[in-house]
Amino acid sequence: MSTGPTPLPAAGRRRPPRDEVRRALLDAAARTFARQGIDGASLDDVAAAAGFTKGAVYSNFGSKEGLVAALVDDRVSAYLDLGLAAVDDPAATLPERARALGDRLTAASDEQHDWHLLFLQLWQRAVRTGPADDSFVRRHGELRAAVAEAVANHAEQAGTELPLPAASVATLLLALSNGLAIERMTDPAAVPDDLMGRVLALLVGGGTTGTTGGTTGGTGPDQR
Amino acid sequence: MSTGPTPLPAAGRRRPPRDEVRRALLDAAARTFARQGIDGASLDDVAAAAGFTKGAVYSNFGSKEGLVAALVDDRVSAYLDLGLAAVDDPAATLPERARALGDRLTAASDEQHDWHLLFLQLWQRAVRTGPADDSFVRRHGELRAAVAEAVANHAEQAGTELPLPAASVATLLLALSNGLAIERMTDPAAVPDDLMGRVLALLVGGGTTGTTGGTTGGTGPDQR
DNA sequence: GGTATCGGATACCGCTCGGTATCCGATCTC
DNA sequence: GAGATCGGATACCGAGCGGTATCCGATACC
Repeated sequence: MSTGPTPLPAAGRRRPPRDEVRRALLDAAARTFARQGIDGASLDDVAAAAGFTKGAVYSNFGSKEGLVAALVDDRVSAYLDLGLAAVDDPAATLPERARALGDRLTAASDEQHDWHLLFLQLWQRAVRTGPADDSFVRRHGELRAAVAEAVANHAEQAGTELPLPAASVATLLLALSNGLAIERMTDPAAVPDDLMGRVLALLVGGGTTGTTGGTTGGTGPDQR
Repeated sequence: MSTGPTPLPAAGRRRPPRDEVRRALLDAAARTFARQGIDGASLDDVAAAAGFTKGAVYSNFGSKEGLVAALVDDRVSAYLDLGLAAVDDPAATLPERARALGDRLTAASDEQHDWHLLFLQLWQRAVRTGPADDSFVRRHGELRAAVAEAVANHAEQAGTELPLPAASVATLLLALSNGLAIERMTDPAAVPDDLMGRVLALLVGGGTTGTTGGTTGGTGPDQR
């Protein structure tokens, strides 16, 4: 039930390409760090999960700190792309896009599970090391700014007036993404699948949207 | 020679009462664990922060795990009481209570700062050890249930119909508390002081603006 | 006031981890 | 095809940690 009999390159003799080793190590690090904690997981654990030994880690990343930094770079970018892609469907209305984004962010796949676990560890690390010289805080700020811009654009296109500034909506969106993930992992029953989407709809002025339909229902509350 | 000036009870010769030592150790543990991480902080660190040595910890809590468990018991209860107290003002309207609770939970004191840092560590621990036999998850569930009941009661008293089920509102409240704390610690400027209160007001049907009684008259700089 | 007891201090142990030096075999170059 | 090179494997080290056994002095008890 693990990832298979032999993770990747087997103990075999072939030499895998450089990028392949890097990828395998990064993926294994994401999984292992998420599950055991960055402090709790040893480099031996990470390397073994990828089918290598500690030497491969030091050869590719120089140190544990280097591995973590590479992970930030790799994962935060991926998360940003994922979120923006979900919002960038120009055919939907604003509340629809809000719901789509919510569903996307709430999608309870193991991938998301691990991501949030990892995210919180990276965030704690960033807070502890102080506000200076930290790539995680910077990346996170970029993500928030991008979301804010997307929200503002969509609101303008839809002709809707937001009940809150776009920047605040972006902050709330990120906060809800993390906060609801926490609640969901603690008790899945406490977080309905559509909760995120409904709240986002409220935040962008969707009112009491009970509409669980896909597209704008016949009972469209606000067409003019 | 002089063992050096020790922080709290001095190297003095008096013997402090039992509960006093326990309290000092718990407080020191909360601070130290929050700042360095539960895994990152050694028992020597914790004991030293309280002005004692490791022996005091083992005498009082038996193990590091025992110390953590005692901390859960001590802190989660305190947090629950704080939240409920903020909501239990029977003189206020529902949105007002929502705002009061939001302000209370957002209050950016160092105490709250450490609390959220500690909370997330305890939560991660609970998620990792599996859903079984964990007091933290159970306590958290009690907290959520209590909040849900308070929300439902207040809504009924106020004659307001909630746009979401009370249980969902409770979940959102906890999620926002954690999520916004995270955003705030990452970038304080991104989370206005009144954001939590305004969102809570939205969640309980408080309409679009934060008019909760004597606040802004509503002739804000709104244009179309 | 002499003794028993309790509880924190001290010394110590085994283990794990990050990091380093080194080895060795597969790939690359000519 | 023979040597150069690169990169992961292996062996090893020192530090720091949780945990334990023991000590010792201040309080409690009669």
